[in-house]
Formats: sequence, C-alpha cells, structure tokens
Amino acid sequence: MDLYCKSSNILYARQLFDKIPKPDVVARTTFITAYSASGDLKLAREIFNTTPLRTRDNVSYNAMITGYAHNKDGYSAIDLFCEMKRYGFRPDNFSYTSMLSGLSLVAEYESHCQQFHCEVLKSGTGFVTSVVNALMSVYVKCASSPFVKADLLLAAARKLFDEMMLRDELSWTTIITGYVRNDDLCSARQVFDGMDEKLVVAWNALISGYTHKGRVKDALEMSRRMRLLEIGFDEFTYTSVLGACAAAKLLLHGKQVHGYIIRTVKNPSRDFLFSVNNALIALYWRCGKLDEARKIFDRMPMRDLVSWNTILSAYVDVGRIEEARSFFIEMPEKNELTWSVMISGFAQNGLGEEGLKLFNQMRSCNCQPCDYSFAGAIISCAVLASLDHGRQLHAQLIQSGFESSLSASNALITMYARCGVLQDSQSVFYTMSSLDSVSWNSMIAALGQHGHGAPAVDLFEQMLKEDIVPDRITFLTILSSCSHAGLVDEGQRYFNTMYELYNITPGEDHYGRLIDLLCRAGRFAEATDLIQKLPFTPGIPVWEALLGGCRIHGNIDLGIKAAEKLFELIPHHDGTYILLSNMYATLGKWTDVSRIRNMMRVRGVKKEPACSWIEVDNMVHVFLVDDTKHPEVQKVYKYLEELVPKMRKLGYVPDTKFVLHDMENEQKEYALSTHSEKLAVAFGLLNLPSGAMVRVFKNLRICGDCHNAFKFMSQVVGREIVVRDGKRFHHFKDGKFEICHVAWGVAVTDREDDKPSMLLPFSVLWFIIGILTGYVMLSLNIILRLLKS
DNA sequence: GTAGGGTTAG
Repeated sequence: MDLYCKSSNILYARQLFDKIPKPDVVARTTFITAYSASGDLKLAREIFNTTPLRTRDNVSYNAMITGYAHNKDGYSAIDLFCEMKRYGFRPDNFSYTSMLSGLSLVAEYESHCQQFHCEVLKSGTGFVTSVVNALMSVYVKCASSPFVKADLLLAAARKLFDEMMLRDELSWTTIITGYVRNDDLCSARQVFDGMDEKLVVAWNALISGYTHKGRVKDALEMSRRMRLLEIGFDEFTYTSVLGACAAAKLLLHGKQVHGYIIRTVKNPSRDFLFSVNNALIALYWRCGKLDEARKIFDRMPMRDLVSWNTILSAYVDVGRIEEARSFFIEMPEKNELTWSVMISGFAQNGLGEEGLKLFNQMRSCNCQPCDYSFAGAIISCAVLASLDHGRQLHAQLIQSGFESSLSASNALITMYARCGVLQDSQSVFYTMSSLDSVSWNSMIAALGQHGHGAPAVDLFEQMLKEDIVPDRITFLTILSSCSHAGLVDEGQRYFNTMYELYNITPGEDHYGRLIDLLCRAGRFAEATDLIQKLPFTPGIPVWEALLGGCRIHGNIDLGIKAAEKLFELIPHHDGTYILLSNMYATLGKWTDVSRIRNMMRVRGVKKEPACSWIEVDNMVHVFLVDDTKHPEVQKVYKYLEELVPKMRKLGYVPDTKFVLHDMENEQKEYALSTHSEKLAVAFGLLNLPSGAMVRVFKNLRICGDCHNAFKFMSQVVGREIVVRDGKRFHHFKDGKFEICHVAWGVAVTDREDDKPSMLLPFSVLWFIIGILTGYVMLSLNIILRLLKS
C-alpha cells in the first residue's frame, strides 16, 4: 500500500485500504500523507477524522498538520496543533516544525512571532535545529508583510541564527533568503561569505536574489565564480541563471547556457527537464523569440502547469489572444495564475466582456480568485467603463482581504479614471501603502486622460524626485499628457531625456505621440521634418497622429498625404475615412464630405454615423457627417425638436448651446441643459465623440441621478460605440486650442443580446441586503442589551 | 506513517 502511495497510485492503494477491516493508525497516516501530497486535503482530513481518538498518536497529528502547511492553509495547521494539545498530546519536534511552517504563511504581526517563540522556548524544543529553522522562517516571512518593523524581525531571526547550537545547510539558506527577500542583499552576501563550505543552495538563493532586484550583472558574476570554483550547477542554478538572462534580455548569453546544458547534462531527471525547459521558454519569450519558445514547448515530452502557464503568458503578452485562448482551453489543469493571465489578457486586448465572463466562470469553478484575477476583472470594467460593476468588485476585493494588493490597487486607479471618477482614482493612489512604477504610470495617465496635463506633469516630476525609474509606458503617458495640456516644449524635453538619462530607445509609439504633440500645436513643419528623419519607415501610429492634427487645424493638403499613406497601410480602415471627412466637415466643405462618404460606399467600407465636434466657449458645434436623410440623423433631429420644450417644462436651465451643422450647410441651434436623459439618448444615437457623452453621463451622476445615468448607458448598449484610448477632443479657448475630455465613460456591454445590463438590479440587491443585514444586526444588539439588563 | 530552504509563469 505504501508502495502504491509513493508511486502516486493512490486510487489502487485506496482499494487495498478499503479491504482492511480495521486499518491501524500507521495505515491511516500513510493515506493522510499521500492525500496531502496530492493536494486533496478534504480526503486527508476525512481519514484523519475517522481515526479513533484513542488510537491517534503524534505522528498522525504531525502528518495532518504538515498537510495543511504544505497546502498553504496556515490557520488550519495552527488550529490542529492547538487541538492536539487540548486532547493531551505533547507536541514534539515534528509538531513544532510543521506548525511553525504553517504559521509562516499567515504571520502578519510581530506578536504572532513572539507568542509562538515563547511557546517553543517553554516546550524545550528551542535547541532543535529544525524547529529553530522553522522559527527563523516565521520571522523572515513576517518581515515582508506590511505594517511591521521588518528590521526588528530580521534582527530576531539573526539572533536565533547566531545563537544556534547546531546549524545545518537549511539554517544558512533560511537566513540568506530572509535577507534577500527583505531587500538586504548586503547582509545576505555577508552571511554567504561567512560560510565555510558554500552549498549550491546558498549560491542559488543569492543568484535569484540578485536577479529579482534587477542586479543581473551580479547574478551572472556569481554563476561565473561558481564555474571557476568547479561547483556543479543543479536545476535551480540553471533556472536562476536563465531567469537572469531573460530579465536582462540577454539572448546570446542565454543561448550559450542552453547549449552548455545540452552538451554537458546527460540523463537529466524529470524535475530537471521541467524546470530548465520552463525557464528556456520564458527566456526565448522575454527575448522576443516566441517561435523558439513554442518549439521548446512542443518538444517537451511532458509538461507541467508552469510550462502551460508560461506559454499562455507568452501568447497573451504579444497580443495573440486567440491562440492564447486555445492554449487555455487545451490545458489539462489550471490554477489561479492561469485564470488571472487569461482574464487580464482579454482585458488588455480590449475584450472586457470576455474578461468578466471568465472571472465569473473562475468563481463558478470553485477557484478562489486571487488579487491578480481581481485586477484583471477590474481592468475589464475599465475597458467597458462599467462603474457599477467596478465598484462592486472593489467592495469584493476588500471583503476578500486583498485591499493592500499592489496590482489590484493599480487596476482600481485605471478603472475609476476610465469610468470618469478621477477623485476615486486619487483616493486609491494616495492611500496605497506602497507604490510601484505601474501605480505612478496609472495615476499620471488618469490625470492626463481627464485633461489635467499640468498636474500630470507635476506628478511625473514628483515620481522622479522619489527615485522611481520611469519606463517606456511612463514616457508614453507623459507625452500624451503634455499633448493634452499643449506643453509642447516640455514634451519634447521629456522625449529627449528618454534615451539620454534612462537609456530607453523610443519606439514608434513614442514617435507617434511626439508627432501628435507637434501637430496639435499646429507645428506641422517640425512634424513633417521629424517624420523624414525617423530611424524607421513610418507606420500607422505616425500617419494617424499627423492626420489627427490636420483634422483639428484643417490642414487639408497634409491631411490628404497622411490619409494616402494610411490607405496604403490599411486599405479599408473606416477610421481613416472618418478622420478625413471630419477634417472637411470642420471646414464646412460638404461636397468633399459627401465625396468621401461615397467613396466609402463604393469601396464597401462599413459606414458609421459620424460627426466632428468642437467646443467654443459655451457652444458645442456638431458637424454631422451624414446625409440629412440618414435615418440616424433624422432621429436626432426629432429628439432635439421634442426635447427643447419638454426640458423647459421640466424646469431645466439651459447651460450650453448646441449648434448642429449638417451637410446642406444648414445650422440649427438648440439651447440645452446637459442634465437630460433625452439628450443623452440623442447623443447615443448620434454616436457623438464619447467626450460629449462623458459630459452628460457625469452630469447625471453628479446630480445624483444614477438611475438615468445608468439608463443612458444602457441606451447606448447595442450600438457600435468604440471607446478608443487616446481619442481626444479639443477645446477652443482664448484663441488657442486646448485640452478637453477623453473618450471614457461609455458603457459597451451585453452587445450580443442587447439586453440592459444586470448591473443595476445587482446593485439594488446589494443595497437591500446591506440594509437588511444592518437592520438584523441592530435588532440583535437591542435584544442582547435587553437580555443583559 | 510525520519536519524546515533555493527555480521557472502574472
């Protein structure tokens, strides 16, 4: 039976076990261990529970406690340890070691460490190496949780280490990794240098430590020294070294290591093949060689979960989402990481609905979402600009105890910003206990998207002051923000520092934003000059930026050139036609507009009702780029005709004038209040740039008219309204073009079945449940007080 | 029949 358990053939062993009339405690313990090892704690506990109390012994308790610890259920490990004592068992070395390993998973405060430290001392196991090692682990892991005095905890671990009677290899590695994980590589190195005989494990710990802290050079230097000292690499060394190469994108070096492994390692073990091949997949992916990565994956005789997750992440990373989806479906097993990668993969590729669907599917599969999966779902809400759902997820995030998660908080910043509630983004940002570059990037982008260019630049400067190193995304964001704020010189200066100070080579996207910046300011000569000097053949982002700029300033000649280039690159892209016709519309050249629309019809390009839009003082000029007889336009007219008298009746104060210019160059003026559901509907039908819709949506929401805000959003549902990142609108003020809102805040949900979203009923339900719970709690409280008195 | 560390995936 034991043999079958060890060869992982538990099912067969269980058949034998079930034939024993009265299995003894030894047989039961074998199963507890086997089930725990296979991750099936429920079955393990079942066997444990059916062991009569009088036959239980320390070993069976210890096996069960270890099972919990191995399966990351620290609290149950501690509970069982306490139960054991309650029933009169005397915990031994094994019990303490296992319980402490469980404790290290959940220890969050200094008191947790101290309490159990006292208990160890009282029990007399304080001199046992394995117990002290586990206790050190508790201190070390606790030191990396927030709101603790990490230095004191590490010092306590060090004291334990210094005073140990008998150190083994684990003691050394525990303290070294303790320092590594708490960013004290100096102390880690000191302890390492003090080792007489340096174990491979210790080398590995330090190499991976250097890699994680971005010190790839030091990591590779260590591996070079290992080779000089003729210390044999094991699979952990290889994976760490390959990880270092992947982090620094050192393809050549990585390939050398790959070749060396092929030449020198004969008869590799199963584990060796798993971990080294997985690291190789990651290496080739990170170095941009997806095909090589795929080859390694395909050639693996056996794959584990990490292999699948790595190849999945690689395909998601390069945006090949459909292939990623087929990997996801094909995978023999999944963990929380698998789900999270796929959810955020959908979200990052604009497939918000798919992301949310998968998040719900994850929960219905009994897979507990982790903070990363929450982050993916929250970003999905950002893509859909679905504020209600986003808020619900925020509440659930807090409930699940992930409030302090970095990735989830970063997602919240983006979500609130894209849903038009900048204040909430800010309150998340300013209450976070630690920030990384993604947090800064998200907050800067949030400000920029809301048109607050100058504050975005200020925040960027603050980021630099706090020694956070900006990355490519930071520069994309700050260039857009400068563009919004008309800060041309600042933008150019930041662009130049990119390579000079931070060694980041600007990509086509960066050049695109720079050209956008120049064109918005009307500096076409500089822009065209830059395009000619580009270090690569200009592609879509460059020409789109140029055409966008020409549209604002009515620079027809240049605009046509840009459009021709775009037609060469993407022949039937509706966006180009629409930008082009909007350019003519803004200048009132209606014959050209209809020429373009005809071209679209002849060439079979899908025609969206379109319009161009500028705001001058309190006047919104809307240029309809459609035939007046177009049914969509007719609907708009009808709505507006009905709207004005109705609104007056309802007492709405007009605050904005809308001037509709149509193709026959007729102008119609409507004095309207933006606080109107009907107007919102009209906008929805018009497919107005969503900046205008954001305005209406925000007004409704600010006035507390959430119902209508929601209704407005659901009215928009079912129509192809694409909310594009970076689609900006312009404000004409004091003779200069300035910033305006970005196109966030429009819901595009349930497009398939065209039903209103279920978000509102859910929020109402939550609200009612909240009130009922509060009411019940209150009554209970009163009853208790009455009983007491 | 029971224990403690190092790797690769976001």
